[in-house]
Amino acid sequence: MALRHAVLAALLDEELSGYQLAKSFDLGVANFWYAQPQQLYTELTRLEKDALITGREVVQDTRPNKRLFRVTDAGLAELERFTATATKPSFIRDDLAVKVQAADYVDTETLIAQLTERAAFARAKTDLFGRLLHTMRGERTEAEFLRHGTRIGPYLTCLRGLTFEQGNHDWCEHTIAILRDRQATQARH
Amino acid sequence: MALRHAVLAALLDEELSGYQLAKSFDLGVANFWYAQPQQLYTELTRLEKDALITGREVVQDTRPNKRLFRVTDAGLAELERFTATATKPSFIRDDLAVKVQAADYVDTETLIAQLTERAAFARAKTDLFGRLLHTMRGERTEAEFLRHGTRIGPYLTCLRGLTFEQGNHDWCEHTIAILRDRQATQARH
DNA sequence: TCATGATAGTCAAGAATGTGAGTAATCAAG
DNA sequence: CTTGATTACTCACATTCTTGACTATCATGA
Repeated sequence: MALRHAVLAALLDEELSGYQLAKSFDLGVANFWYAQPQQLYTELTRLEKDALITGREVVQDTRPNKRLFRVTDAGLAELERFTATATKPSFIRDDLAVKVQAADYVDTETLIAQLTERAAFARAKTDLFGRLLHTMRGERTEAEFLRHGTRIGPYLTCLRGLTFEQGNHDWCEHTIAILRDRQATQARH
Repeated sequence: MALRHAVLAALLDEELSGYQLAKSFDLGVANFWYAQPQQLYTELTRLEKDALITGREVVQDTRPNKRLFRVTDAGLAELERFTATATKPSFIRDDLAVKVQAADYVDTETLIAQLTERAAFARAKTDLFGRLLHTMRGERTEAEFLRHGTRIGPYLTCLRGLTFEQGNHDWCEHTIAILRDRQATQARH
């Protein structure tokens, strides 16, 4: 009862195929939810069966045929209903945080390597989100767009994704600095 | 293969019962992972079977007896091994973000109510994390503690939790302001 | 020409997670 | 003296998620 609404929300703006949807979920463009491609195909099938979305076959010459989905009125109503239900607290599951939690018991170099990798990943995402935001607002300033734009939902969630990834990046860099500093301090004894 | 390491990492500092562990996971003190109580009991049983933790029965007069668990050497080795494996990207699943994504299609007042609730929740968590950080560092400054403290893992993850919840709070407030502003703008037509 | 990689999926099995109920004792408040 | 909250769990079912394997076609580069 959770992925369904994420998929519905993602299909509000454009007709997408399962494959395209999978891309955006997998790459984290839909930064408010995480899902694997296979889940999306399954969910799309279910959503169509429940008439919350409709699919249409698009025949392609150079590519395999695909099915594009869009939200139906029933789907919109379902989203409306969902919005009115109690919101569960957001949850994070992060392997890296588990590793940092154990920082004093595990190899520092290994940990720093993981943090470095995550920092780079987070940087890539902030760049991506920055570009996405720019594309969405076009020539307008952010304030202008948010005040008068016709579709601000994706912009707002992308803003959250941006600061989240900035937070990840800064935290990784900070943690690396701390660990390095302690290494240096301890080496002197 | 994921919850197990989170549990191991949480048990590094103190012997805990399943119930205590459940509390800390549920309240988000272990802010790097989210899990329900029942999952933890199951996982503790499994971890003990695999000899990564050991439990001891504590007989209590006024309360039901409990079992306290601590990490074994094999458990430490497992954490070490885990740290060296590739880190999966952190994932977020947030009902509220899904609702905001659909902002232009759902009732604004309903959405604002949810955002207000989340903002309050996030504020409560930042307060909690702030107190936890203070408890951990004691009389020392943060820089002092992070440089010379003996156990900094939980402090570092708590720092991430703090900025994450601050981010949530600010985003909620900002989003509310935007939505209110648009309401006012549109009311004029 | 051969191997990748991208597009566009499907299927099935098994692991992980979530939900709800049930047990049982003590303590504090009304 | 009864209700509700807290401590301390256990069991079982259902749903969800993950993993891996599989099918195709076309485009690109070596």
